[in-house]
Amino acid sequence: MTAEGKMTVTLKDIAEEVGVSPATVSLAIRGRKAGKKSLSPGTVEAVLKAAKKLGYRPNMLAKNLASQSSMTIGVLLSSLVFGSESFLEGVNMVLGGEFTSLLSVYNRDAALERAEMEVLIGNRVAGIVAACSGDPENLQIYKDVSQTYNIPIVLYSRRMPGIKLPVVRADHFESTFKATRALQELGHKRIRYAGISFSKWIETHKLYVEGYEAAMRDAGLENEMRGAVKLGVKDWVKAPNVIAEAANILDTWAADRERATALLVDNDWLAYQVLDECRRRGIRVPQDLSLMSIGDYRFSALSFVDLSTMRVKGEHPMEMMVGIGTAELLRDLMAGGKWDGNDILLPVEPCMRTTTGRV
Amino acid sequence: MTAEGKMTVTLKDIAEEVGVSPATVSLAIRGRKAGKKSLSPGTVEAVLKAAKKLGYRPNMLAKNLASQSSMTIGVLLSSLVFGSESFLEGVNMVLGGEFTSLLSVYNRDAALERAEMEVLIGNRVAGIVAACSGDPENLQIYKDVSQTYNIPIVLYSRRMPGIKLPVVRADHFESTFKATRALQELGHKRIRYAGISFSKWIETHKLYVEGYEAAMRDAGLENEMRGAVKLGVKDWVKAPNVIAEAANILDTWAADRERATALLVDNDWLAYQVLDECRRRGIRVPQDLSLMSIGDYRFSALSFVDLSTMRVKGEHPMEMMVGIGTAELLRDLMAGGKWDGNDILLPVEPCMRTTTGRV
DNA sequence: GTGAAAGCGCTAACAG
DNA sequence: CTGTTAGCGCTTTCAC
Repeated sequence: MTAEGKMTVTLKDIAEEVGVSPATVSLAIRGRKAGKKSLSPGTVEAVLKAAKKLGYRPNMLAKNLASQSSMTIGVLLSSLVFGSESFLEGVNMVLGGEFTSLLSVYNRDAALERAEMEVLIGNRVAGIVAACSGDPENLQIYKDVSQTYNIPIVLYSRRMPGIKLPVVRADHFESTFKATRALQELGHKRIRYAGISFSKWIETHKLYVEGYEAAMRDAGLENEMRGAVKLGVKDWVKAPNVIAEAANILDTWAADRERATALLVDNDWLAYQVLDECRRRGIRVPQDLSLMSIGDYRFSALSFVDLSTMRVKGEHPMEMMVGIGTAELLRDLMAGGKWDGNDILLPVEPCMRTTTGRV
Repeated sequence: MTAEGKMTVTLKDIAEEVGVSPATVSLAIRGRKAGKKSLSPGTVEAVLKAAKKLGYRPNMLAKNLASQSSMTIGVLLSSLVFGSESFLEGVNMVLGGEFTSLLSVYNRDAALERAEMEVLIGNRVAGIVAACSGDPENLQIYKDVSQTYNIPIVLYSRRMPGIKLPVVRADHFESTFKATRALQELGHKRIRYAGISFSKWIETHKLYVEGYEAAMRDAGLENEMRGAVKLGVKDWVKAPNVIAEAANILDTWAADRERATALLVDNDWLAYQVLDECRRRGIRVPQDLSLMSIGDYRFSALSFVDLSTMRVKGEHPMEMMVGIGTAELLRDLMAGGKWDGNDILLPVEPCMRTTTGRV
């Protein structure tokens, strides 16, 4: 559109136009003010004018290559599911201003996870936020990232066994502990927990179970505790599977000689499925069964859902809070900060609505 | 971890190790088989072995700079909301194997949109998928992208006024047209449409209104058509606002001397809010009011929601279908294909559930 | 088959 | 204050 027909205008083009050297243009454009060196206002102005005129656009590839740095961060997700958008928004709120995210998704495939990590390394990202699979096969690449390439990395939701990397997550143990306690306060004694374990490398499920069991023991209810319903390792993201799990959970519940009066499940989406299944089976909630879960998805607050659930304290949904926390830590690390060695556990609190009632 | 303490290993390192030139290593590593030139199997093997041993990782910045190409695509979103994760998954299904996405979000801020586009250009992405704001202020940069930089770009959901760029979207006109018709088939005559217009540059709302009005006219119901409830330009993403809109919609409905028997709204999330508000006001759905919407979010199929809605034909949710379609077109364009000049409109169909009933 | 050399566009000392 | 000189790590003719 401009007079020049040149495809892409470079620093050199500007240099020629203005009659200075490329180096000077480089300095002028980046506003080399603060440092020791400064350019004459006249030159700077001339350069800027020419840049505008020629439609100059810095080539970040060249810039990054030369400066050995980049304004890109890598975001590695295990999958794109409901909640991912919220997590990404959290990350974006904190880091979006300065950095752009390279989004990598490995769909719970450890080999793909490695490949995606290679891409992030290859692009020399300034930092990484990752939901690792935890598969020990991939330990080496996490070591490479943080040790060989010195790329700051923050894990979210779960740790990588074998290497001490900072983790930011909701407090899983407290989630089931407090939820169970909240149910107890409503008079429930026969409380069951049902959760899904994604993979044996991820400790989330274990922490949930521990929190539940601790609360039951504390209340002297170990006799009432038939243990958590153990669900298989599945990709529950796909609706059909979850529906099957909900049916499974209710079958187990119904088969009990002494049916539980309250059921605590893994996450809100699973709770929706259970609610759905209860409706089909004519099980009244909360009269016949109190239902509680973890996550407080936005839907749960709708009056026709009104699900009792655990939420992360703060003004945002759980996933976003985790995204914010993760990004904040990464921001600090990229700025040269040191990690104090402690995982960051976001505090949770119960949010009791109408799917739970007194016994 | 390896014997060498070198921070980062390059082609040259391998070359020295093996005793060949960097150029040869470059060819060997990329498997220069098909072309005219071929390397002796021995060399290739030696190079590969050395690469493995030294832990070589290609520097994509350098590679892209030198080859003037990149395996990165830009994904520009107006905001991260429920559905974004689904769209991204669709894009990832198609392009995820070869490309990595640079994610840019501009939060409906035209200036930010421009800045993010600059970033994508600066990184010399191989292609762009964008949900543009439509703001004419940004026309130039879209021209620059596709004309000056020859970066293939596919718009999703809406077009950019002033420039002919390929658009992939659900068929908005047909959505309300068919929905209205479906309601008519249930015997409804007093049907209202309520939608939200994000910005005056985006034609979605207009198409929705046109589809609705066409269906009403076709059925000779223009007298029953009081026009669509026009809602302001708002960031309805934030729950409080939507709740306010739902109240607004129902206020308008209630104030009508002859109340509509059926209400058609913009999207499922808004429908949930209306459902919520109906429940609070004691309006029975569908006895007092039939409710239908557009989108068929996963949540809508749950038995305790069971929302009648319009869906995109196919096996995936609307957003994912659009993501897939957008990515497929971009893939073709990046492969050198030509756009035939027609927008791609994904066909839609009604999915009648229990929030709608016979009059 | 393989190597030498030039260059992608920019940065970063170090001179002048 | 500004220009020169080297690269950053890889690709890509074009000779040998």
